[in-house]
Amino acid sequence: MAETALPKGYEPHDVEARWREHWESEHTFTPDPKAPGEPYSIVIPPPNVTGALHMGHALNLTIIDLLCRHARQKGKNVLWIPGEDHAGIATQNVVERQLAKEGTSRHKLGREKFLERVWKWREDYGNRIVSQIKAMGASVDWTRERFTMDEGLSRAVRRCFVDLYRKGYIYRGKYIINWCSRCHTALADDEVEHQPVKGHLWHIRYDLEDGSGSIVIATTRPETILGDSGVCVHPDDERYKGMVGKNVIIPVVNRKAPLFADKYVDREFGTGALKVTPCHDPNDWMLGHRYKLEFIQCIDEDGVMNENAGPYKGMTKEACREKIVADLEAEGRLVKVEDLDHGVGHCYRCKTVVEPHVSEQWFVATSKLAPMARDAVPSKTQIFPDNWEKIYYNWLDNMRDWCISRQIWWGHRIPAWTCQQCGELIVEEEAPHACPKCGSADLKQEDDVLDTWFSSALWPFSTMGWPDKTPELKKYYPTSILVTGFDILFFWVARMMMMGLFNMNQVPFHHVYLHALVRDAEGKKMSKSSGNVIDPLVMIDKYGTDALRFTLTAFAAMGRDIRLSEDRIEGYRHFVNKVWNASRFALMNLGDEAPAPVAPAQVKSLHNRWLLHRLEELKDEVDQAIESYRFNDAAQALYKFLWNEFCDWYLELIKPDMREDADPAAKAESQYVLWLALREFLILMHPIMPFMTAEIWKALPEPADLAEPDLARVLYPAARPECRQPEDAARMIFIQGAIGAVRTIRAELNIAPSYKLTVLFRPADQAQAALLEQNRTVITTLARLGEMMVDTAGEAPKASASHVVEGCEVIVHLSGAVDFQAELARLEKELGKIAKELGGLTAKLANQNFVSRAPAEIVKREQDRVAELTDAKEKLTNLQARFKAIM
RNA sequence: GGGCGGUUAGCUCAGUUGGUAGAGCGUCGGCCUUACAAGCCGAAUGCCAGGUGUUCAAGUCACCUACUGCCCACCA
Repeated sequence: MAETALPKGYEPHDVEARWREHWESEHTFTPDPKAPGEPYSIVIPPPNVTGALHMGHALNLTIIDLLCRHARQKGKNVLWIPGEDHAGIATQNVVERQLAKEGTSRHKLGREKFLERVWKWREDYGNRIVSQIKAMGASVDWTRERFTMDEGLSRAVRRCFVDLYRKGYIYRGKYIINWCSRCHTALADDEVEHQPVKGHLWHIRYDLEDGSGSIVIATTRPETILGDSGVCVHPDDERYKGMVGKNVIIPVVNRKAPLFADKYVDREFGTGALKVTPCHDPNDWMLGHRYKLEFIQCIDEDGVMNENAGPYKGMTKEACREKIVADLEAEGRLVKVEDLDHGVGHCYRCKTVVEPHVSEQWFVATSKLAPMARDAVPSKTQIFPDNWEKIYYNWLDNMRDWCISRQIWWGHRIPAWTCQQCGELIVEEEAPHACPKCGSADLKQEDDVLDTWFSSALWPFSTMGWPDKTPELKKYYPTSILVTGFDILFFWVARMMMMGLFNMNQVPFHHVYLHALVRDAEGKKMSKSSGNVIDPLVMIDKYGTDALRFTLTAFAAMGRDIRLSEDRIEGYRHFVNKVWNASRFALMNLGDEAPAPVAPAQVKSLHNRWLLHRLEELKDEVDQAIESYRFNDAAQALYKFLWNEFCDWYLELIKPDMREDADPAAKAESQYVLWLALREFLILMHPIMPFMTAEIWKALPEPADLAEPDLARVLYPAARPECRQPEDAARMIFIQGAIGAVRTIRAELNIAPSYKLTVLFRPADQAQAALLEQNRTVITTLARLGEMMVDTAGEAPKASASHVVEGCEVIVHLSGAVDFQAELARLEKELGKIAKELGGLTAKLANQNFVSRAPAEIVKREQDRVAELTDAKEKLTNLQARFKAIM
């Protein structure tokens, strides 16, 4: 397979394109539900058709993809369903804007023509998001791609609606809802964003009907006075005790209305007297019903004052406010104007101020569905990180019924018809031909469509073919895990829970992983308006997908927001490059065929035994990190292994073995371990960096019985417990320490790297002596020694620099050219460090409580450390004295 | 008003059962050592926001304070 060596530089674009095409044409990620293997399934959080890929998607796709690829490696039967959301209001708005540019509008086009335009839009732009998902390397099954408005899903929506309706979970009624006068539709409570607005609090005097006085109310919205039908005070408010039960005269309109008392009123706020406008405030709506007040609507659907506004009719609500305040002032009723910062609801799609508005709408009685969704957590569905549980509960416990009708055209039209003859309401999955009550064929379908989240709520099972009984549902439902941003916990996750339980009688997923929001370097939310967006596609273009994916994974610590900046991606691109170059080096030193295996027990050299040991640890570490959703730990473990161990040490350590004149047995052994380590590293790295690892894999020689050219199909490497040799790891640390000691001396005394040093090692014991002898070549090479002596009784020359490593004295011979003062300073510094640590430890061990209460192994460890430090101190002091003698 | 999080090296952040701290970028010194200068070798830098408590031992657990984000909520 290794017919071509890897090119010198990694070219992400070509490599990525090739693998993407390969995986798609080979249907690598299309699973068979009838195949064995424990099911592992995930549905994509469907991006809006109108949208473009942003960093949030990139993070989401990276995490899901790494989970899926990892699950495949563990032999699971993995299904990841892709798709897009029709995003009702958002999409309709975009298309309407386009129409406006063309000088037309949806009303001019009519419903049918308008919908054609939206579908055309979906055709043009739905592909864009799809190609962007592909660019991320997402291992989704494109043969099962779904769209929330496709025929199958529309059928699921109708079925669910009818079921809910027949069981009494859906009702229609006149209620006060949130109304966006720009989008011209109702909004659900959570589609309203509250933003602080600098407003005013107007204090206005209302006269009592009997002429006995007046009461001053405070309001932020004087224009709604026209719809007032009462004034309310707190029952215990002494100021108004005598007035309760009388009538007031509403100014401007001169209407009589009751003054009543209810505990709802906050005595501290304003004047403690509240004007009640049942049609234009949700709380007043509630009071209006409780006290059977008049319901007077004075603002229409466009935000314009209507006939109930008398002289103000035809004004916008803003204009009306100004006029009415002026009029009240002229009448002397305006007592005071205060500045007031308060939260005002805005449409989450177009940012228009949302108006409470009374109209006929459809609702889901979520209050009846919420308890089961609540009870399923955490027993059936577990949320990660679990602090979101509380927030989930809190939301479900306080949820009001869900307004699901929208007065727009793009969406699932509500499957309800009204008989124009007898008024009968018919709710059916398919269009009825005649009224079941009177037989008339004159039926009119509901104009409204359903809230986008209604279809999204069915996504985990509608994508699998529900309401049909499909093999997919049987195998893959409930899904294994839902991965999404916490910002849609309520919008989406909670509703899927309710709908999954209602329709399937089972939770939609076993786990929910809520990942962070990606913010900019300053911690601000990325948005087009702030101009701080880092476009993942631009990053992919500049640094490659693998670099972006690795960066996102490395920053995906649970429960924290990610602050992303470009130089971090650039930084990790260096790592991608490092992997590439290390692989090139390995391939250069491997033949065209896979090296012959060497049994673990037969592996002789320390560096090979050490690396095999570390490889075992790494396999465990990465596996456990991914399974417990600690993605950053997985990335970090791989990073450190590859760079700080494999590259910085191992590749250097085997260089002597790879020389022409090296011992053939040693060379064969190192080639095998090198091959094995790279091979398994690539597998472990693949879920995070799919493209590059696949490319290197293809070039890696494989024995015939293992040959699998596509890394995406390779299983996770099995453990080799016999390779776990902690003693070898300890030995390696000693060798590294010995080499490091020489390097430090060289650097700090400013000795040229090319100068071959003469070094005497005075080992602490026989074992160390043997270890040093066995690794003579390695030490000589890496420390760049001319002569290396190992002698317990060796005589240190006076002109020498020294260091102690685990009791072994490292004595570097110095020639006359070096800076003796520098060595003296170095020794002083070293002894200072030792003294400081020793001081702390001695005090600790002198503490009886510590010695008696701490676990024996901890005490032992500290005692050993003291012994080692004392020894090092003594040796260094002696060497220092010797050294001083020549100065 | 309620809830959740953050405060660790110059900057941005890691740190799962409590045992005196790590990475990336940046800084300083030295290297073109035949995989990689997007690199190599070495170095510096932290009373882990402040306080109290639990403990032999606290960045890690509990409580309090300060600052700082975010979410929810019907104060007009």
